[in-house]
Amino acid sequence: MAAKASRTPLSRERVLAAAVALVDANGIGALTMRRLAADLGIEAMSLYHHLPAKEALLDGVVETVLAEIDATTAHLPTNGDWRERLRRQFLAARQAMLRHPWMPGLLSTRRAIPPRVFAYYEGILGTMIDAGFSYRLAHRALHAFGSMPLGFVQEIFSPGAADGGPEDGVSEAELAALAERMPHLAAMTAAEMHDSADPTLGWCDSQVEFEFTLDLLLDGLERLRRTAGAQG
Amino acid sequence: MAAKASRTPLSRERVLAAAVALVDANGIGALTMRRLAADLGIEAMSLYHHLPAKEALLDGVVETVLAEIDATTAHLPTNGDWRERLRRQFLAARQAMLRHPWMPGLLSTRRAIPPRVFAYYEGILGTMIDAGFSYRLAHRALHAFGSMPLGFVQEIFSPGAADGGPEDGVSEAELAALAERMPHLAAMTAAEMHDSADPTLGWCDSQVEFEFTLDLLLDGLERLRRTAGAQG
DNA sequence: TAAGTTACCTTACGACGTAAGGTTGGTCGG
DNA sequence: CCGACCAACCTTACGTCGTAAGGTAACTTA
Repeated sequence: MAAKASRTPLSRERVLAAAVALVDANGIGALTMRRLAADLGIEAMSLYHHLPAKEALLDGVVETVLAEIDATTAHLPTNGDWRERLRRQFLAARQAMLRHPWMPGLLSTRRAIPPRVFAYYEGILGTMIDAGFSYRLAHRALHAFGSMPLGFVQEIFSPGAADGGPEDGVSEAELAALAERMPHLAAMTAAEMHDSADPTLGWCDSQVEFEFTLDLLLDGLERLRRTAGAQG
Repeated sequence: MAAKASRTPLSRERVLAAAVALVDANGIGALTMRRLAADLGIEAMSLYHHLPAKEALLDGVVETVLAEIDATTAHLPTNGDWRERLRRQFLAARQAMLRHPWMPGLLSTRRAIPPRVFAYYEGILGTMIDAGFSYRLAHRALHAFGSMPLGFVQEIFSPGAADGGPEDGVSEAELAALAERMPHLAAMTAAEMHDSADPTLGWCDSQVEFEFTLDLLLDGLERLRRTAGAQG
């Protein structure tokens, strides 16, 4: 955005912070070495004194956002049973993740699991083990949570993760034709749309859906935990 | 791969099939206009007589794989309650998706929902409505399923979706050091690794995890369906 | 047979990541 | 004080990408 006139040299951290800001403002497609360098008031090749390659830049961006999530979730209250604790943690992570909607897509392009993720999941696992989970059930639970611990879900029906935001939808006429061949979808949209005047498919309240799915998983796991504990 | 000596002109379908084959064989990063053209025995610019742009090519690749899933799930038996039916369908979709592990990542870069996805979800929605779901609960269920109807889950801990496959992991020494700071993860891996001699993090049986998560969701939704039906 | 259309090709442009090597200005041992 | 060193930044250039512009050759049709 704005060239810096600073005299103190850059650092890896300053570069990564600028990269996050750039992606937040203009999407992941805008993160090029030249553009990032321009934002920092230097030339593209100078970035290579702070980072070995673009892949390392992307790794660093992921790491930066993960640190933000860590900071958000590290100091939450610890009262309540395991469900309340994890629920609080996942919802807090979601608040951080909402500031960086491009993060899920970027994370899924990383070829190695960022070390910080291990530490993060260690904490979640500890919460479940302390609550009496077997390692097996806790393992299954981690898979079932998917990416929810980091605050997002794979959403087929709201591709905000794609660069540049969603395309302008189909026309009114096409939509009517579609609805005719898909009566259930049409009826569902009609029934659920009442609290939003927006006729596009942006009518879903992601927060409500996220919490519903999370509770569905937590309650199901709690049931399994109890039955396993009773018979084991 | 092999240049064609065919005399009949290409078609959009042949181009898309070649693109899918190319990505299956060499990863999404290998799908460039020049490379695809070479595989087809033509020049890059000639592709533009069949497709308007690379984005359209990617859309077409997604559409092709979705059609494959449709074909796989269209003729399944329809006996059983809604849970058995959806379970059968999602697992069949998964079999198709396993042949194209790059598909989730590609799908998440599409800016518009492919029309075929609407039709696919119409069928799932119909199954639930016929089983007595309210539109509201069915709507929540669709969100809870996430991408499971298409046969995949967002897996933080197995980034096979990234191009080029997973990186060679940390060293033995680093892993030991990590384990010391993460006793629960270490214990879980030790407890769960017994049925696989592979000491890397590839020890999770994705099929088992997928089915576990799916049943967790289906059973939870069935309970909600019943209580809603009883009180409503 | 002439005109048009279809399917393919050639050339070229600007953006990308980055290899190779140059230019500063400050630090520090002698 | 000075010359070696080095960190931080710059210049130039290469190969690859998607694709705009326009050419050519073969087949179709009036």
